[in-house]
Amino acid sequence: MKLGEGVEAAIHCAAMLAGVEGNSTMAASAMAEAFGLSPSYLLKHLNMLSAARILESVSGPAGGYRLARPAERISLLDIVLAVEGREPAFRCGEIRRNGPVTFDASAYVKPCGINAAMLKAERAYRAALAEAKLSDIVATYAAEGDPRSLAASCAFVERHQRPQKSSSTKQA
Amino acid sequence: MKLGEGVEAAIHCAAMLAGVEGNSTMAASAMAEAFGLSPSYLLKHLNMLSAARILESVSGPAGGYRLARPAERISLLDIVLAVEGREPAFRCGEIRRNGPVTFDASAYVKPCGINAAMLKAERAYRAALAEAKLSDIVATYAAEGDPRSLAASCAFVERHQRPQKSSSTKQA
DNA sequence: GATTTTTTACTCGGATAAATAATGTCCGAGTGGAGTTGG
DNA sequence: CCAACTCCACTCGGACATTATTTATCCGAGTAAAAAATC
Repeated sequence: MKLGEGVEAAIHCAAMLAGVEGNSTMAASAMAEAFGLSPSYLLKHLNMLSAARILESVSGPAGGYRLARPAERISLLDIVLAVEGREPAFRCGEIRRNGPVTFDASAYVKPCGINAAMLKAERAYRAALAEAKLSDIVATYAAEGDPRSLAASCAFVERHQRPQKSSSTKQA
Repeated sequence: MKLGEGVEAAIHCAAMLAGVEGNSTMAASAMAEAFGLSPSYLLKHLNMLSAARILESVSGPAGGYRLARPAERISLLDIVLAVEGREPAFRCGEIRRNGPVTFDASAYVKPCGINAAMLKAERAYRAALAEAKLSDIVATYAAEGDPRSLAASCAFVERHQRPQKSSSTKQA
């Protein structure tokens, strides 16, 4: 019952990427600097987010990462599952069958009650995470966060985001 | 996001101990045999349950483990926390402070919104586990489990439980 | 001066070590019962 | 025959290796921009 350290980094980075405008991108090195993380290691987690279609990556000198869809459609569950894996935390090893006396498979057609209870709790966990959208995180931070920290974050994003020329950058 | 393998063993053993009568005990070696587990390793988890006041241990030739309180008052949450530790799965490292620009502590009096969202989800998880009592697990197994497996389990408990003489064994 | 080509610097991506936690095993302290011996 | 003592086998408890997972790092493939050469 312990989440990897990369989950926190992934969510913070996703929240920061929610602040970039249009289809601009932000380099992983910039985000690593913003949170005092190892650039090489952060790449690994960001790569997992790309593989899960949560982020998009752009190579090249002006490349970086950007959200693959609006922040309203990204939940914390998406990020957690992408980083930690989609399989449930409780894995039923069916140890009830490992006893000295063994029955045929017909005795175990009913699922293990313990497994059912654990999975039910985990569904509640995931449902709560699915409700928490990335846009809510950002909005709460903008509303209740410290003004100084907020201004610094916005300035940081403004300074490090790199516009892309491929699509329309919507700048007048 | 992965629970240790010992959680499953701990819950199964607790459910089996719920079937012993009065203040009788059952040796760890018997439970290890019942589930095909390593006896030495199972001891470790059972010891954690004793330390958490969920089980009671009796030393000596006729010793073993028994529930420290009725199964109605033991929840799956108690067992999971005893085995996996009480600290939350998501540990906020406060990486928001590790950026290049640092403010004084007054900028971080508000808790991290990401941490709050993760802890909220975990509270839902724990609430669901707290609702699941050990007696419910046993009752469901008795009602819906396979009759053969149920009979074998009861016979196993009847064969391996060891009455204690210290208190009244309530046998006429 | 404009265009094409080449170079270059910067990005992500995956393969590779070190550190940490989980897993599995072993031996020792303690205890109640059985066997033995003396009364 | 009964009681006390001794011995012993069985229990849990914690300390010690082994394996798996997580964490951290490095180097290579690819790419778009910039610089240089040519028309």
